[in-house]
Amino acid sequence: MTVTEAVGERLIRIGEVARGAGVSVRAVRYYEEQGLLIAERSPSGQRLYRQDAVTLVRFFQQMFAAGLTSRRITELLPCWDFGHTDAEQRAMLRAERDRIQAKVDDLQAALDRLDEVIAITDTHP
Amino acid sequence: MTVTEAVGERLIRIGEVARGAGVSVRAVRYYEEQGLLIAERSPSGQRLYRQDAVTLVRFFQQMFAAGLTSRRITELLPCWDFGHTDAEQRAMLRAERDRIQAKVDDLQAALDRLDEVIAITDTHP
DNA sequence: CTAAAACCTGACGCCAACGTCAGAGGCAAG
DNA sequence: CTTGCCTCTGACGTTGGCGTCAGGTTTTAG
Repeated sequence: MTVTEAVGERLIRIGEVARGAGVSVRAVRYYEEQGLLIAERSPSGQRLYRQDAVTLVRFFQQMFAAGLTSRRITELLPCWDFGHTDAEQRAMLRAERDRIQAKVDDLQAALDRLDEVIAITDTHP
Repeated sequence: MTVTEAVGERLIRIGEVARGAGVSVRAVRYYEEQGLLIAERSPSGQRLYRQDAVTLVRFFQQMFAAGLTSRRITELLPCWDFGHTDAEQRAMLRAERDRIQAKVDDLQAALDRLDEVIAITDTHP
């Protein structure tokens, strides 16, 4: 139940994917351009997606927000689609994890500094 | 003791500021371009900074890492240099604070998802 | 005095994730 | 049939924080 899904599944078009995930149609096309989300095509050439494409796009958004590039995501996709992971991929996963953790710490520090200033400016009106 | 500092303070040049803060010379010039860090000039035209410029540049870096633009930082600089803050500035401070907090939450969520995958790929070698 | 190192002012280059526009076809409803 | 919305390809534009190169002046070390 990964790529070869049950037959006769209801397929949706790009607009529905975009609205469902809260992104633009252009963004979804871009993901295909980058090899993140490959779609079937209707006889007339329109893209057709399985419903879980919406979930996948939301996931991409989350990873983008975490600072991963589309290239990195494609390199790590096998870790999701299949359980397959080699040593290199595990190393990349850890590296990204550590990078994000460091970023969280940086943001927290910045947050604390802003809170200091807010406290001061609130008591000194 | 904010802008008008004690006379006879030792002034430093741009390279020392850059090395001290761990950024490039180009970056420091860019900050001036954006109105973040105004320097005095020697008779020959070289930029001269007070030592605390190093601290200031580090602060800029921290704010950049938190996602603030140079424009935003210039708008908020009065909150540091002087204690002066009007209602608009306080609102901006809170808005940035909330944005950063939301970003921290997003990153934490992404981190959790990555940790899930790491746990799975580690138990399924 | 001289050569290296540091500084100066432009000004173009870069990257990633799209936005946006142009021009053309496809699809359900009335 | 045609109106109106959705979709297609292709291609250029945007944004921010610098990198980098060119060509020239200045400061410093020996």
